[in-house]
Amino acid sequence: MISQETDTEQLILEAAKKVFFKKGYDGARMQEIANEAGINKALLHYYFRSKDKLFEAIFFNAFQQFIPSVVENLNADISFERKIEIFVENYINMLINFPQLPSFVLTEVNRNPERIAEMFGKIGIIPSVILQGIQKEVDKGNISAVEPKQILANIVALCVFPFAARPLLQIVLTENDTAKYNVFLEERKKEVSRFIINSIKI
Amino acid sequence: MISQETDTEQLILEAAKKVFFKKGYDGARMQEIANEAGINKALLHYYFRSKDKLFEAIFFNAFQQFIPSVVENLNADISFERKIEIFVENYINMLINFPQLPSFVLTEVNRNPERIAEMFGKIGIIPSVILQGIQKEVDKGNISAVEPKQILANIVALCVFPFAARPLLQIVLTENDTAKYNVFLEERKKEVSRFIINSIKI
DNA sequence: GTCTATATTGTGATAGAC
DNA sequence: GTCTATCACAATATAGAC
Repeated sequence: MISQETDTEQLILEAAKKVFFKKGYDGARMQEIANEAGINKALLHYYFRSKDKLFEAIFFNAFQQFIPSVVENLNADISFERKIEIFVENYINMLINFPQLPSFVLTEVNRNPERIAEMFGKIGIIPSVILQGIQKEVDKGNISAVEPKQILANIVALCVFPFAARPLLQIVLTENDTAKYNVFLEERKKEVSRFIINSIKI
Repeated sequence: MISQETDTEQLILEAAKKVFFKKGYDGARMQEIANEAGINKALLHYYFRSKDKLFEAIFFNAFQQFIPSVVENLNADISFERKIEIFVENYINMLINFPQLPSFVLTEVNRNPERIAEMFGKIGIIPSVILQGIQKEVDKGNISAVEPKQILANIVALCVFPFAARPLLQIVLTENDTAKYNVFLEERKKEVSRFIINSIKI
């Protein structure tokens, strides 16, 4: 199934993504998106009826990226520790590629909480599959008897937070040195795995 | 030192806090703040010159709450484990009282990263004191040799994230049931301590 | 499809009476 | 100090020519 999008439509989507990610819905300006795309405002409304509709397109797409597709690992025939290592590494790599994604999603998710329930209907129920996978490991006695909810929250928190709070943490942890903070993020791939695994060892 | 604020000024500050916390700087409207305070727009400009100045007052105050004053615990004569337990419990209790604080601070910190460096100058260097405290424990051989930076990032992430991403996590973890999610947050006080302590045990 | 020009409404800020 | 009325401009959206 090839999604046949015109060049202009694609151009608008990329420009809108850039501006919405940086400024959020309220801060973004249609004029700025038009400039970014090298066209004029009227064309934005021609392709997408309103600012809201344009945003919807961007947000839905971003949301799918935010829940990484890692379900396949859960069924793979590898140890739980290894699954966590792979999950964390993939997750953080994805976030390094889309560093503004967390702050964008968190901002908009708080701005308009109602929208999310609707989103989840379209995307499916990946999270509950993950929770069941963790519970299975507890039942088998492979890990200590902690709430799967808590473990999942911990994994996501440890991966996402350093990106969501980057401007703050970069000052506190690495004297506002961007290169140093990038190293810190790289090191986290191993550190987060280690932290999680240590915390659920029998 | 009694800060002599008029009733009206206090009224405005509370209204502004409410609206800015909910809508963010870009989403907030001076009219809405005026309504919330039961006065008119002109008075807002009489007390605070501009929207920006009013926001500055709110943000600076929120920011001080965001870095809880826990330095005293670092010097107390108790075990490192106990210090972490107290820190986490105080931190999460504070967040339960100001549940919108994380999303507010994260949004604004990403919207205007430049402002933060300046803020830190006014607030002082609490974070570096915490980092040194952790390093001391490593040196004494009380905990495993992990980077203090990573530990601090982990503690803050585990405490803050469930509040910052609440609309999302409440759907994923507790079927969008507010009461259930509050229980989850309560349980986290013990869980986070346990997770951190397990992960740094020798 | 793409543009310029314009309508329409929203919003921060000020003037001036009381 | 507090209000009403209003300014000045910014921003979304549309009309209509090409």
